[in-house]
Amino acid sequence: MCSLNSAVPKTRGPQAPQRNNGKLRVAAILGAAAAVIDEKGFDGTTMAEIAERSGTKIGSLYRFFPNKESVADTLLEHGREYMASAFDQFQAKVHTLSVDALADGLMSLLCNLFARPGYKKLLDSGKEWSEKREQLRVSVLRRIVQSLMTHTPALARKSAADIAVVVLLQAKAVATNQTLVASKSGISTEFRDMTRLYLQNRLGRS
Amino acid sequence: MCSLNSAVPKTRGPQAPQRNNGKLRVAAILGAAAAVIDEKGFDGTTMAEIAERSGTKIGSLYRFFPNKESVADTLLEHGREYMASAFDQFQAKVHTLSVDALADGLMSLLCNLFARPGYKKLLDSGKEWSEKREQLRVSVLRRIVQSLMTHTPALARKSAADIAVVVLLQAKAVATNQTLVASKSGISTEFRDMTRLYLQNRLGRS
Amino acid sequence: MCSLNSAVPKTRGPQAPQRNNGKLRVAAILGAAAAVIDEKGFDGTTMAEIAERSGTKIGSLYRFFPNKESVADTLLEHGREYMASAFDQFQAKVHTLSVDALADGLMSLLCNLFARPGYKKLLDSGKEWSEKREQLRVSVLRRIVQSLMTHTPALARKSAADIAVVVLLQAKAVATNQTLVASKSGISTEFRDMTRLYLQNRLGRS
Amino acid sequence: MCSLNSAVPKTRGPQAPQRNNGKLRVAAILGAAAAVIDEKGFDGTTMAEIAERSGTKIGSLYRFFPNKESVADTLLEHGREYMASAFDQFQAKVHTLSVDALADGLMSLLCNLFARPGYKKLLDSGKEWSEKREQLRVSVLRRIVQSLMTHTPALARKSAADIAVVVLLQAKAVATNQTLVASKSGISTEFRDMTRLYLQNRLGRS
DNA sequence: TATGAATGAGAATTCATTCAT
DNA sequence: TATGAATGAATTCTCATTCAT
Repeated sequence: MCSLNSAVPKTRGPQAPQRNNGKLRVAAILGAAAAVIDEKGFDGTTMAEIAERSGTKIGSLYRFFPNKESVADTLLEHGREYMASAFDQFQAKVHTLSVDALADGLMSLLCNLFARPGYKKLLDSGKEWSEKREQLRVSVLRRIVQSLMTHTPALARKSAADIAVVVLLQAKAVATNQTLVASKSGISTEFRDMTRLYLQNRLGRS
Repeated sequence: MCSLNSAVPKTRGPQAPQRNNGKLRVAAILGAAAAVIDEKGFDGTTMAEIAERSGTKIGSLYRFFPNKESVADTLLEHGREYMASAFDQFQAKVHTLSVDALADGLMSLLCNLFARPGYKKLLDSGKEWSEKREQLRVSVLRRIVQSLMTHTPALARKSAADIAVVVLLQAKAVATNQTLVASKSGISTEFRDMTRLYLQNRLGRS
Repeated sequence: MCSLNSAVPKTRGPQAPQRNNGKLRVAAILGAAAAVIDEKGFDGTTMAEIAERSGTKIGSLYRFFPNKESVADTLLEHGREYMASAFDQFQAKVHTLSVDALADGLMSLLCNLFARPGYKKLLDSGKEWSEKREQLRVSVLRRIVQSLMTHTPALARKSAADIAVVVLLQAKAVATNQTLVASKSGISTEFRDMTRLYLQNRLGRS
Repeated sequence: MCSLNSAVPKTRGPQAPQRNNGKLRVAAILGAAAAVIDEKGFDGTTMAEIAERSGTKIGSLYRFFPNKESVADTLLEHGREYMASAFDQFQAKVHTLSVDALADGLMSLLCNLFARPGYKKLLDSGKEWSEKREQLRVSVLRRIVQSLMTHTPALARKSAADIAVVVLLQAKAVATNQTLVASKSGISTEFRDMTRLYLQNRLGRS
């Protein structure tokens, strides 16, 4: 999903003097961090492992990220940017969609966020310290509300807010299920259908 | 699961605190552990804090639980027992329930599990090592399937399995929301309604 | 001066299971810490070296002292207690002393403080964070003032305060000289005489 | 002492900042270093902060000073040069001075040294490695002796040496006090008077 | 049996110094 | 020549677990 295992050949040595571009290095680090967090959770992730997996030395890692938390923060920030642009695109066509398509669209949008390595772990209950997490949450909810009200202008803002929370958690449930069983079995379909039923009921069959 | 010595020596030893028989002590430990895990997550929980909060000495704690993992395992095991007995009761009246009541009943049953201190953290914690967690999951799913099929015998087992997963994750979403926003707003109602719509559609209006 | 190199035989091994008495261990640690600080200053002192020199393992060191600063604080606190009792004794006979004897007595009292390993380094300009250092300073100054006014009741309090600062810094100068040249040469005598001249002039020849 | 390339290329290079000839750059670095050392002590000072505060890039800093120690050494060396020239001036008029004026003059001379940013920290820093520090000390003592003997030729060389040490430490005490209490109160006066009393006694009232 | 001191393998983070560009 | 990214050893501090008393 994100640019992990991009550059940084495993074979150590003087070969390929790393392109000075810090961007690449940072991307590699974030990719590695996301992967490790995905596997072991934030607490279970060590800076040393992030460094190793990204082919970075620990000292260099700290040149880019002043501490462990900042790695998570950056990941979250990127997630927010990702969602912002995804929603921008979605927003453009929302008014053309049926309720079902709206439901599917929102779910797929949100699932993409949770599908990014590490995000589920990061967004899950842990660590109350991160304001970035809350920022992401709020920003996403706002965008869902926007989409809902664009689609069904008659909707009360309060209702839209409630529905947004429900849809967001619903998406997390889907994403959880996806990693959990890796079985795209019928369950994703079930969730999709449930969300459809719910939105049809709440928005009316437009 | 844990090596609690149920054999309490008749001869009252000189130590006062030794008095409480193992069960009480274990209960205190588990309660403290659940509370700490709830606050800080499993990784953020230290054996020392569990000991302190439960009024146990660290040495004693290790006589009841051989290691940190076993505390979580026992907690999970207790959750399983709790759910088993809760489902036993529920099962007895399932066939008398409307679809709506079935939906509400299942949700409330499952939410009670996630509402137990520490369980949410424990259940989506990174730790893949815990087979107890999987056991709990499987056992709960089985019970949901059982309830569904008791209620609607015509339901295909495969469908029931899918629905069970959906309901379980749905309950987790509700529980997440409850801690998140302190269950204010009508969001719990939204979830309840969504689950009702879903089960009505899947089970038919019985 | 302080209880360093007390117990803790250098020869490692299972011999002599350390007397459970934490006091001994703490004393060994503080002694080692004082010695290292004396040699390398507070910043140059590592917890690892304190541990090693005191025959303590790093983990144990942190059981007694939660962080590096607390080692210094404890040292300073001990210094304060030491000075308090030394001044108590001195105070009892102050009124019987000639000005010269008062001067000599104060200098010797204060030099004993600075002569304690590590204290000069600790009290020198470094680290503004330590309130303990200020406490020690203030408490010593108060005691000097007390002695001066007991000896010469006519002395204005303001003058006494000024003199106290001078005497304290004077003592530090003597102590600095002592470590500096290890030559008890005539210099200590010079300082003693200078302090005598000064007090004679300020207190009058009593 | 430091490898400042006094040979500035005539050809103006493309880089703008390269412009300032080595001397200016070195002065900026030393000024920044002195300031940081004054605040945080030598150990607490980082090369990075020196570079930043002096507007130098870390790489350049290392072209002027091969290592951190050399920065301190150069500072000390400059202090020595400063004292040398100050004493040259003083020496010219020593024979015209009263004892009191001699005392005041020496104290003010020496206090100026300790008043230079960073010098107090540098001079009582733990670091035994610095021969420069000892050189400065010895050179200053020699100059004090010279002044004393010029003023009072009858003085025994041995006595002069002792007195010099005393005067030097005395000056440090004054300087310490100045930073300590911002030179409020009459303490500086007390010190001045004490030094006068001392020299009057030792040199005789000339 | 109960206790809490002892242990030591890490984990996060820093910084002097080097060197390729 | 100037730059700043890269390095990695060193440092502070933590905590699960053991074991002597």
